[in-house]
Order: sequence, then C-alpha cells, then structure tokens
Amino acid sequence: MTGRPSPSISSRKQPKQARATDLVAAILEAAVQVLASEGAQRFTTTRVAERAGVSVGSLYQYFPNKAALLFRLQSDEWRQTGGLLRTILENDQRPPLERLRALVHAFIRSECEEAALRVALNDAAPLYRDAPEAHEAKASGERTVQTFLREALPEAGQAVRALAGDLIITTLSAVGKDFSGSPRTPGEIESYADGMADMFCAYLESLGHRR
Amino acid sequence: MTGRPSPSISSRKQPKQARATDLVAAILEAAVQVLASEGAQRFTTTRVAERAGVSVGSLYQYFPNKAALLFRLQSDEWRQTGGLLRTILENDQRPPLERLRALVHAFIRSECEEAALRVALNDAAPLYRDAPEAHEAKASGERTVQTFLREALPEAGQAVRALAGDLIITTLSAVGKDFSGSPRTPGEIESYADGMADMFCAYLESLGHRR
DNA sequence: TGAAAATACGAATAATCCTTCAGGTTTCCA
DNA sequence: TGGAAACCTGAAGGATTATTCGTATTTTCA
Repeated sequence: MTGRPSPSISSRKQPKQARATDLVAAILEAAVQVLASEGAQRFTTTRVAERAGVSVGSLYQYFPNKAALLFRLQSDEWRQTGGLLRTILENDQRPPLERLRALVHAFIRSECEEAALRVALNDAAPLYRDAPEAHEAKASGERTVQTFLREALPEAGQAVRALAGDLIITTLSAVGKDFSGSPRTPGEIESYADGMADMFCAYLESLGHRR
Repeated sequence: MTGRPSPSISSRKQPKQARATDLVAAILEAAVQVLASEGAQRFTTTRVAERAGVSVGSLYQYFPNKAALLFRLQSDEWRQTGGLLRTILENDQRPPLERLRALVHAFIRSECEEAALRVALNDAAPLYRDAPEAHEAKASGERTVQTFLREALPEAGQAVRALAGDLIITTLSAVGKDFSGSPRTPGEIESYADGMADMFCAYLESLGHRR
C-alpha cells in the first residue's frame, strides 16, 4: 500500500571510473545528512544533489529513482544491524541469556544514537516497502536468532523456537523504531533496555522449563 | 521532524446545523475509506471530498488542513483503543494475568482487522506527529496500565512498575504497528498473541517474585 | 594524439497537491 | 416574510517535486 509500483529499485548502472565511485559515495553521504537533518518530507533528489555538490542528473545516472536511493540507505542500515546481531549472538564466550542481554542493550543504544536518521528512514518506508528486496534483511536476522535459540532453548520444540524467534525479532525491531521517536535520557535508555532484556530472559526461561 | 509547523490542528469551526453535521460525518467516513483503500500517499483532500460527494471547500470549513483531518482519524482510533484497554484491564472478574492475556489478544486482533487503515495512518504520522495533542493518548493508556499494575504487582516498587508499564505499552503499540504491516493468517495471529502474552506474563511473574 | 566511451550538467517538463475565496444556496428566526 | 447567518461550491492560484534529455566535459586506450 501507498508505495507506487516503482519501475524498479535496483541500481541503474555501475560506476566504472574513480570519479563516478566518488560521486556515488558523495551522494550517499549527502543523502544520509539530508535525511537526518531535514526529515523524510524534505528529502528531495535535488536537495541531496545540492548537498553533495553534484547535479541531479548525475544522481539519476546511478539511482533509477528516489525510492532506490532511500532503499539503499535502509539496506545499509540493515546490513549494519545484521552484523551487530551476528557479532553478539554468535560470540559463544558468555552464556546465552547474557549474550541476549548484551544484544538488547547494543541494539537499543545504536537505534538511539542515530535516532533522527532512523525515524526519517522509517517515515520514508512507504516509498520502498513494496520492493521484494525489502524482506531479505528480516529473514537473515531471523536465521541468526534461530541459530542462537537452538543453543539457548535446546529442549524446546521447533515450533516453540520459531515463535520465540519471531517474537524477539519483531519486538526488538518494532520497539527500536518506536523508541527512537521519543527522545529519552541515556539513563532512561539503559534502564529500558534492562527491562526489555529482563522480559526476554524471563520469557525464554519460562520456555526452557516447560515440560 | 518532517512535520511542517502546521498552523494548528484543532478544528476550525463547529457544525451548527444538521446538514453540516452530516457533512462532517460523510467526510470522516470518506477519509477512512480513502486512507484504507488508497494508502497515505494518495490520501488527498480533493479525493476525500470527492468520495464524500462534497466540495473541497466544505472540507476546509471544518478542518483547517489535511493534517487536522488525519489527526482526527488517528485520534478516533486512539480513543477506541483506550476504551479497549480500560474495558479489559479494569474488569476485575478474572485474575490480573488472565486479563492481560485477554488484552493482548484483543489488541492484536483489532490491529489486524483494520490493518490497511492502521498502516496508512502510521504512514501519515509525520504530518501530525509534532502536534502537542498527539501525546495525550499514550499518557492515558499509561495511566490505565499503571492502575492495573498496582493490582498485578502489589509488592513491586513504584519505579519497577513504571518501567514495566512503559515496556508493555511501548511493546504492544510498536508491535501492533509492525504487525499489521505484514499479513498473517488468523492462526498465526492467535499463536503470536499467545506468545506475547506468555512473554508479558513471564516478565510480570519474575518481577513479582523479586525480593 | 584523437576519437570513442563514460561521465556530468542543469534548465525544462509534466504532474500533483494544498488551500483560498468570491459568489451562490439553504436554513433560521424575529 | 425577509433579512441575516450558516453553509456549500469548485475553479484557480501558488508551490513543490521527480525525472528527462540534449549538451558539454573528462577519461580511456589504441
């Protein structure tokens, strides 16, 4: 819904020379700045090009449309978040629940650090939401969490783990979005993250003890 | 961010005659239909007026701008959700955790029933988000939940309850938004709601047993 | 070195949308 | 009944924006 049947979202052409690569980099950087400082409403291809010190035409040489540019930004964020997930959950030095707790803190913190960007990216979501590429990220995150849960809930059945994983991923990402919206003090953020971790842990423990 | 410093969002003028009341009602109904069927991007004052069988000018006689109309729709939704909250949580026939479970189910279900409308309303949020009126609803919900928690967690301290309430409200509303986005089967919805209720209950029980 | 390929430019196009306002119609009430 | 108040109309103004494309510049490489 609300997303135009955009022609396509994949990139139009690959930069082959150094100047083109620089140009794309400049555009991406400018895009992040415009989005974070002006918001989704005022995110304009012209404004991005201006900020990048480049002409609009050049922008359209590497991004087929505005949605593609936005999607690229979101994609980069997702990639980064995915890395965070894997780094923390797959580090098997600490017991599972402790790792989960660390993840919650890291995630919430990172979500708050770039709050303006996240909010704006979320506001712009209708423009690229319908793209098929938009579902890979969540699926990848889900796999990571499933791997983790096989270790954290060895006694639980597959169905239970699937639900728990879905629940954790959805809750985390949804709350993350919501959270960056209304600013809180660092203290509030930490205690909130603690609360969420408590909640997840209590839940997983209750699942582990079943039957 | 992203929200223009809209002139104001409160109503421009109250209908005094019957025909005016009908007109406002027709506009509101049309607005819901347009929003649900066309999405936030295509939600246009002209389109709403057309669908209502009314002229745009009339619309602007009772709503100062598009944002005000959207805010009114969101407000109505919030009012309804607030009622749901109170109805279920304040009905002290059943034990607290059972009521909480019922609430989760009712909330998730209601969120999914009008999924298209909720998604679109959420997409349109940047237009009215900055309005000061937009924070009453959450505060009211929070009070209801606090009252409930005083009963459910009588032994817990004020700070613990405050955090738990914030956590539950935020999680519920955030997941609700996120959830209506990707469609699921009724079966999935129910089991998901069950999972969320399990999570909340496990959390509250863990709090109740502390110290 | 010279021409082909790649890149960059940015004014112009075409579309959409919010909102107003001057003028007409209906309802009210003294 | 007649005038005032309320109400309704919808074309037009004013603004913004995504995207294109003809032209100019730079790089490559034979």
